[in-house]
Amino acid sequence: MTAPAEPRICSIARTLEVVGEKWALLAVREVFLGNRRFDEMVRRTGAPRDTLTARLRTLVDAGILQRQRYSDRPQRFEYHLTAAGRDLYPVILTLLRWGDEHLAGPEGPPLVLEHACGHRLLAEVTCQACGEVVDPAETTRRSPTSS
Amino acid sequence: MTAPAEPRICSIARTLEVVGEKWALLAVREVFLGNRRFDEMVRRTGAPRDTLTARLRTLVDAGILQRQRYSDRPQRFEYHLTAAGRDLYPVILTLLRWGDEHLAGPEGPPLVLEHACGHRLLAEVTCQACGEVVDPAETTRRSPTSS
DNA sequence: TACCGTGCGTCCAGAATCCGAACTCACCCC
DNA sequence: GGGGTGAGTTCGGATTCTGGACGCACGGTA
Repeated sequence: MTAPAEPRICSIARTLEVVGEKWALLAVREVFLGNRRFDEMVRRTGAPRDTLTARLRTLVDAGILQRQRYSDRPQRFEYHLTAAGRDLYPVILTLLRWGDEHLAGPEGPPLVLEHACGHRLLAEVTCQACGEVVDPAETTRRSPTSS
Repeated sequence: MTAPAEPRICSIARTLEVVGEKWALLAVREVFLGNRRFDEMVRRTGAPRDTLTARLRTLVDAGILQRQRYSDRPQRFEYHLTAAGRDLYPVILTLLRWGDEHLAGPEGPPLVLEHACGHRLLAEVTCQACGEVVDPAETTRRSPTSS
């Protein structure tokens, strides 16, 4: 008999369900960069208009973006980040950082972020409790209160 | 005349090209959790065997995983993280954290990580230069040395 | 009034992917 | 020989993605 499938119940999986479709995070990136209108997003992400329409809908439904009317006639909408959407910033940042480190061409990373401190933004994940940089080797998992 | 498409050259986009396909990050998650064999991954991710085969190949080609033989006859392989793969830990962590915060049911987050410091791991992105927690409102972008 | 441009989509048909179930192949153990 | 396991491959059908063309409501301008 073959072992039964036991897909993990997992926040990573759940998050990817919402945000893991192609173009979804690029749409969010554009909003972070201040491009809130449909055509601009199409232009700067390269996504097919159709697909972007679908993605934006998913993101709005998931409570990551908010559709705001900025013109009545004709009806025109902008996409704004909700609080949940803003919380995706660390995800975007860590993706950016990984790409900068592992996929940058010889001309260096294409999009450079500056932190308010004046330096180039170098993002790292730290443990909120002790403040130390997180090393996978130093984490263990615990079963949740298995109710 | 319609404005020309100008997809951003962007590390986020590049990273997603490699790691943004469905199941890719879940496969990486499994390796982080210590499940290095094909059948285990199929079981715990829920991905179709077919798709997982393709994903693993992509990840190996991208230098994120490494295929190591652990038995000669029959030939059997395990997937291990490379240095680049280990660098994906922050991405996984921030996804996990977002899901914990925004998609957890009433029974709390399903998979709890503990940091070596003894506390529940609470990952946050900080600026490496000044040590402060990164707030999107406090970052600006600079064009790279436009060579 | 007629025409042009723009913003924001929708429609369509074909291509690419994904899916689950069944199959293969090479072993090992009894 | 019979059963079990690990690691895929094969298959046809279901979804999803894609790009290009089209629709519609305007606003400007002539």
